[in-house]
Amino acid sequence: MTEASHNAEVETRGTLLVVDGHSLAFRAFFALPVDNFSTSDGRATNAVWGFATMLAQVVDAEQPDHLAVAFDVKGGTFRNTMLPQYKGTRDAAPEDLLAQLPLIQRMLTALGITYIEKPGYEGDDVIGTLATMGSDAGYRTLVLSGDRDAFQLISDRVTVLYPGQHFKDLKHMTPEAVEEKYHVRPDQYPDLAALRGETADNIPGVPGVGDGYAAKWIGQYGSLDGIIAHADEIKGKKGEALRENIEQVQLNRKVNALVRNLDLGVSVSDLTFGVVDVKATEDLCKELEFGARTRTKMVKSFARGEQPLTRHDTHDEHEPAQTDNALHLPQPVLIHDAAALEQWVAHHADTFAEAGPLANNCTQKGTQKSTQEASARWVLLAQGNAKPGASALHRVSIMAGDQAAVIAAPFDAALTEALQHVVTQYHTSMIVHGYKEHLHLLAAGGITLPTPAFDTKLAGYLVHPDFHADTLEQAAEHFLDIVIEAGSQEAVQGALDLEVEDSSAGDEETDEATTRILTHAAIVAALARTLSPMLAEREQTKLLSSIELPVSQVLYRMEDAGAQIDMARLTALRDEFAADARQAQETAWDCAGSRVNLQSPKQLQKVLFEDMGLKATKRTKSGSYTTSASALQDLYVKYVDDERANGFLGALLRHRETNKLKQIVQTLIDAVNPHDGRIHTTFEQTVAATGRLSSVDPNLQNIPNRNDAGREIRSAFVPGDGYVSLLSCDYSQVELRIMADRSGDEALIEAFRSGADFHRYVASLVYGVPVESITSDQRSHVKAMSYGLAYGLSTYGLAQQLKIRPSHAEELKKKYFATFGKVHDYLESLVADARTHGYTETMFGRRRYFPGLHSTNRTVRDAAERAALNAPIQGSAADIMKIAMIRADEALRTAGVASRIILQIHDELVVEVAPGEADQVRSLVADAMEHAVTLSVPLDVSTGIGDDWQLAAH
DNA sequence: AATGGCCCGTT
DNA sequence: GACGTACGGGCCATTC
Repeated sequence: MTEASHNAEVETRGTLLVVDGHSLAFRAFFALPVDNFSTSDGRATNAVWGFATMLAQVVDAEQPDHLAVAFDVKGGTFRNTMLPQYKGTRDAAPEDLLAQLPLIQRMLTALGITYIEKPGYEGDDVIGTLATMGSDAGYRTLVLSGDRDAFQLISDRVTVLYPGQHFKDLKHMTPEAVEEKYHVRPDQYPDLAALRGETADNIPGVPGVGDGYAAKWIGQYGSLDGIIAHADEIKGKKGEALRENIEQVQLNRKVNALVRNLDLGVSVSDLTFGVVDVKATEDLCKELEFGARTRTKMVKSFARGEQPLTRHDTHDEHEPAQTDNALHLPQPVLIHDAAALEQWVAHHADTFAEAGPLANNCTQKGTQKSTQEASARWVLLAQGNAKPGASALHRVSIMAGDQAAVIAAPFDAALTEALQHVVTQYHTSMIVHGYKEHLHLLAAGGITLPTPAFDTKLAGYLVHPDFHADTLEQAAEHFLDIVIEAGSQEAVQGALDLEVEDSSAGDEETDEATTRILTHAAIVAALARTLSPMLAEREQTKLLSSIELPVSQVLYRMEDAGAQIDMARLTALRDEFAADARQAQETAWDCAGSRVNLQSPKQLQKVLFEDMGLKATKRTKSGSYTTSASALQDLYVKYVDDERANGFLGALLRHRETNKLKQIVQTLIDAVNPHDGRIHTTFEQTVAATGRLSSVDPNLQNIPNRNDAGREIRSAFVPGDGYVSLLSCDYSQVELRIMADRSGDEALIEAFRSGADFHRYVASLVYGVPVESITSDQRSHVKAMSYGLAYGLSTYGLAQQLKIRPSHAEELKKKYFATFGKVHDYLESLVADARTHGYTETMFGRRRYFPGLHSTNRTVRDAAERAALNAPIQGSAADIMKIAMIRADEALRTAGVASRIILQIHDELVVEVAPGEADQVRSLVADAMEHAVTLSVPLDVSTGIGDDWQLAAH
């Protein structure tokens, strides 16, 4: 069959999913506890439920249009005749599992899914045959199996979905993935397995020979036959072992070869599905006592619904009209060397050179100009691991117009240089999705990525800050109204395969990874076309170019640098907290008289409110009695005379605190990169709806700071090699200063300009007494009021926090707003404006939309009002800090110092300081922060420097 | 295995 | 009757 006829069929045929029924049933059975999954009369249902839900998951993700499940049949196969001990360890399949196999098959029948068994053969042979049939007939064929024997079926058309530790993260085993992991081709895999043996199947290999040696020999001699022919040449113990076990290995090889030409009496086109027998499904679910949720999920997943690539009928008049949302996959050219890349780029030079940088004043009416501009740009898309401290570059695609170059690792020096040249020369017309991630990816390949013209990830965030897409497919669905099921590209694959012949150098194959990167590049191009005019229309373009893109660069450097950890200090703290927690637990258990799990709210509820008979007050959202720290504290005071309850509560509170600290420290220990002893967090730039950053893996923005015990953890953050101290710089009361500036309230402005103790000064105004006579209670009450302002707090909330009567809180609030009238008006105006415009804006024009303000539900509306009040204040503070970061980073680099910013905690920057640079760096960073923006009040920055983060506090 | 609820750390 | 923003994340219980 020629390439062309193959391709024509790929276009009309679709995806075939072949499932190893036993493998999936085993997996489900051992993953789910029988105890929790059985009928009231004691029959186990865990394998049935697990099988159905796992299969539904895969079908949802891959969207096959043909599906078959293969099963073994009772009784021996030809393999047992050859190898009596074959699968000896497996024959002990639990009765509980065996009993469920017929139920699984009944379920499949009800769901309209074909299952196949062939007496005398294993399910594996049925799978081998089906995969071969699918591949020959031009289907994209997927084999779901946890059995590695299936790897021999892998080709450019056949991918094995192999479950990892978590079933959810199925590995897509392509020829490339097999070679990466085992260093042999898929067709050589059975040779490797024969040498190594298979413990799971009770098949011994050559003693002492594992994947490594097997692959080495196969590489040397080409195949098992080659190895056997040259067995005498192999030296050492391993060679000896090989020669002694040749017969065994040859037998293994015979047994592990899958039969691929059985007569199953069906053709692939018979294996469609989608017609669910709803009645039968419901009956079976009822019989097995599955819930309604499971029933609906089954029908939803297996009844044929939408095509993989469809348009929604919805349209939103806010959005620019989309005349053409279809994804056009570019024609790919696979590039292997610098010359080919240079030639390709030269050939498309007009596309690269034509468009200039994205103009800042893109507010002109027409979406036309912007659309043209965007389409004249080019997309850079890299794949790999963008984890800070462990980045790797696997593949790069460059898409210009309807053409794309794809370059796969390894990148030699010349190719790297050529790629560097392309991005350096043409970055002002470059589009990326996630500049920060691409900085990591390309840096792993030795390439520095200059600032792009456009970033679809950042643009999407600026346009819809409340929407967060985890994947590019989700972004496409949200912004383009295109549904692309993850991993399913068949609807666009036809075009791809047809093109590759003309444009590729020769015998290249477009594998799954290439298809994926091209699909993604096409999505990014389409996103840019849509988002560029939206960004302009919403006046967010300047934020992208002046704040978000530059700060991405700073964040990349911070993540790359990481924070040095004193591991000895951390383990010592962990042990200390662990000992405290254990002691508290012992005490609590003694008081309770049982070994209650102190980390289980449910168990605690029973002990406290049933066994001990304590009178609970507050409830959780779902109606149960809360065991929150504040509730426990209330009970602790209330039952001061009940020795047993009081003792338990005290110990429980101590355990809560110390155990939490232990857990935080352990998380940090686990996050330390063994290569450099540092923690490389990831700052999320597109998650927080207000414009703030967030920090994950690990979160370094919530390291304890409120009490001494927790604060100790900060002492483990230290300067690394070549550095001598840590500098901490933070804004004092930024949000209040923003309120003072925006409201124009003279009294509050004066309070900041006076330079006095701010809260004391404010208290004296509020209470109308001299500064000297302000009590510490008065000061702290006013302080809480001030901070509560920006959160839209209620008098009730204020009263609770300060443990005062609501009437007292009410009075405080009245006095406060009487003193600072314009602040009150300003806060009201924020909500009012949000109601009229539908959104709030920060000082720099960052928007957040609030549909909830018009909700008829009071709770929803109140929450929206608080958020609308808070967003411009918190968001302006976030903008200011981002500008400060850009300026501080720039100042440090221009000054040529080695000191560098390593952390941001919303209003604080932590800087790692090199020898002799302390004073200079302190002044550079503080200055950048103080002058990030000019307000009607000064922006105060307080600084501290020390041998660790704790000592740098001030 | 996957998910939701609870609780709690920061600003 | 609820009742302060914005987050990330660990652990438990549930699923049937």
